[in-house]
Amino acid sequence: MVVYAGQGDARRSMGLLWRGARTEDVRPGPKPALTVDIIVDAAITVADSAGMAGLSMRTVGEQLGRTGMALYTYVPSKNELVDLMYDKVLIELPTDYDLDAGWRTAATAWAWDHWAFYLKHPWVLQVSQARPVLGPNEYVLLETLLRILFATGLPPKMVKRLVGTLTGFVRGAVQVVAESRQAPAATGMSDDEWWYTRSALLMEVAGDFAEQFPLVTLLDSEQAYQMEDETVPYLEQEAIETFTAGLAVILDGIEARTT
Amino acid sequence: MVVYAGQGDARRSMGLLWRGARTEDVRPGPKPALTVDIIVDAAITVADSAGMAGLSMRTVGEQLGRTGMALYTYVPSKNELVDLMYDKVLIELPTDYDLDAGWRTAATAWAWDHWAFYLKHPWVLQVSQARPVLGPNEYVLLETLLRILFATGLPPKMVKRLVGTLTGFVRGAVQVVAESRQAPAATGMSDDEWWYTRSALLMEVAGDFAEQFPLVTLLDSEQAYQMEDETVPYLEQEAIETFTAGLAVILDGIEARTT
DNA sequence: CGAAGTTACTTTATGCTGTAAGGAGTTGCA
DNA sequence: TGCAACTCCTTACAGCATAAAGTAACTTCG
Repeated sequence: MVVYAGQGDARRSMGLLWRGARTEDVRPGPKPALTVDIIVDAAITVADSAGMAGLSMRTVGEQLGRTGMALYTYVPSKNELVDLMYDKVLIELPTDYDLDAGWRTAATAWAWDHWAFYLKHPWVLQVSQARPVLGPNEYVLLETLLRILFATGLPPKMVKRLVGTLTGFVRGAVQVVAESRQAPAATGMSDDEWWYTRSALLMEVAGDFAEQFPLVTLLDSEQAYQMEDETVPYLEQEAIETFTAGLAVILDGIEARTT
Repeated sequence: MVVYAGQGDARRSMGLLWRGARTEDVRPGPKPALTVDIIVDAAITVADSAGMAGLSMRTVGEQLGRTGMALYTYVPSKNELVDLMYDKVLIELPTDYDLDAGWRTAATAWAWDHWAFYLKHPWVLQVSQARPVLGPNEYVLLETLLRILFATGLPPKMVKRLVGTLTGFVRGAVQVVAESRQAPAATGMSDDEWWYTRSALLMEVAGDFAEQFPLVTLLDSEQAYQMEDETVPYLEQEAIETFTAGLAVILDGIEARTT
């Protein structure tokens, strides 16, 4: 299920995202042993290892030796927590791309950095993009990409559209790999194993496959399961090639507009 | 949460997907009042109106005047049901693209048909793409796109990679709109309203926004909330423009490789 | 015809989920 | 010394997928 940005009190939610120096005013009651940051870090740890499916208020609480309910003292809901996780984890992405070698080199590096980032934190792909969290780091990221794209010399309107195209492309491409890595844990079967089993069954169940789908058959016979690097699953090799080629095609398209 | 392909008995699952003529052998016990097809149709109806979040065994069962458990007589698990829904709904996509006007015209039509399809059935975007369902209609779809792309004259290897690029791009681009349409129902606030509220809060909370993010500010001031068509939300207008421009860029990139 | 076996569907139960409600214990200030 | 505010806990509820067992309908076998 897709997680939406918090609908609670917008002011509180924005305050949490852009929270500055800790308000150190003395207050009654026991000293809080946790902080929002500690909770967000714990939640990211949980999501990194157990995926979005394994992220629950209880699991995060237990990670910190608390109950799930304890978190509600610091964070209004799970949605807000996810927003905070999302914005916080974005810090890991680089922001200083050298434009001396040209915008294309920078854009390529940018794309691969995002690829690696999403594979490290696959759950990020499941945070809704429709309603940007509007956190500080998301804007840092956007500013970074804009700097690269403005270097093309294209008009702002075009740049704006390319932002969506590029981020959408990267997310779409990496999603295939991210999900294929999460899936085995859920099914107890490696991705390649799964493919092999299903393919065999397919031929058994759909007898006239080759006649019904000649082009698919042609493509499969072209390079059927030639493992170039046995340490990387076949599906991932393909995804990497698709990503590389797709990126080149898009950048070619952009380049054609700059001249 | 992303829904994975069923891990249960692979043979049964493939049998369901490629199920041919009904096995009309007489069997003991009460006559089944439902069929797999009826259940899948009901599930699609539920998902179309209530989204993937509203799709539960109970809701589908109730749609048919049964309990949720009744479905388990026909379908081994919810995962398998989703697989069946996915493959069945794909029938709606066109398959006969005229190539007389060139592959580019066909590819553009293909992309927009997919755009419309995903907006009609947004839940499809939440079915995992890592492990193709391997149902018959998915192959019909693939064959259709291959027919268009082979018309470019590019080598099979390249065609294979473009498939991923194009489908990934369409999914990524439409996802923004799909989620923005689902979200208001969840938050009781229109998307544009939401944006307006958050933007105002942003300026309040991050005082030096303009200095910190000059390029973002430049882009926003360029065409800030000029509603060209008031019936279509601003975010969607932008998404459509992004989709159009991105598609053109990709097709340009492909075209450059054909000459 | 009656018993046995098979099947459709229901009810009940288990262990998850987010989070509302209320209570216990701690602390600062009047 | 009270009181209010605060953290954190326990309990509770509705909803989720689905396992297990029960009921009723139907076919087949003796």
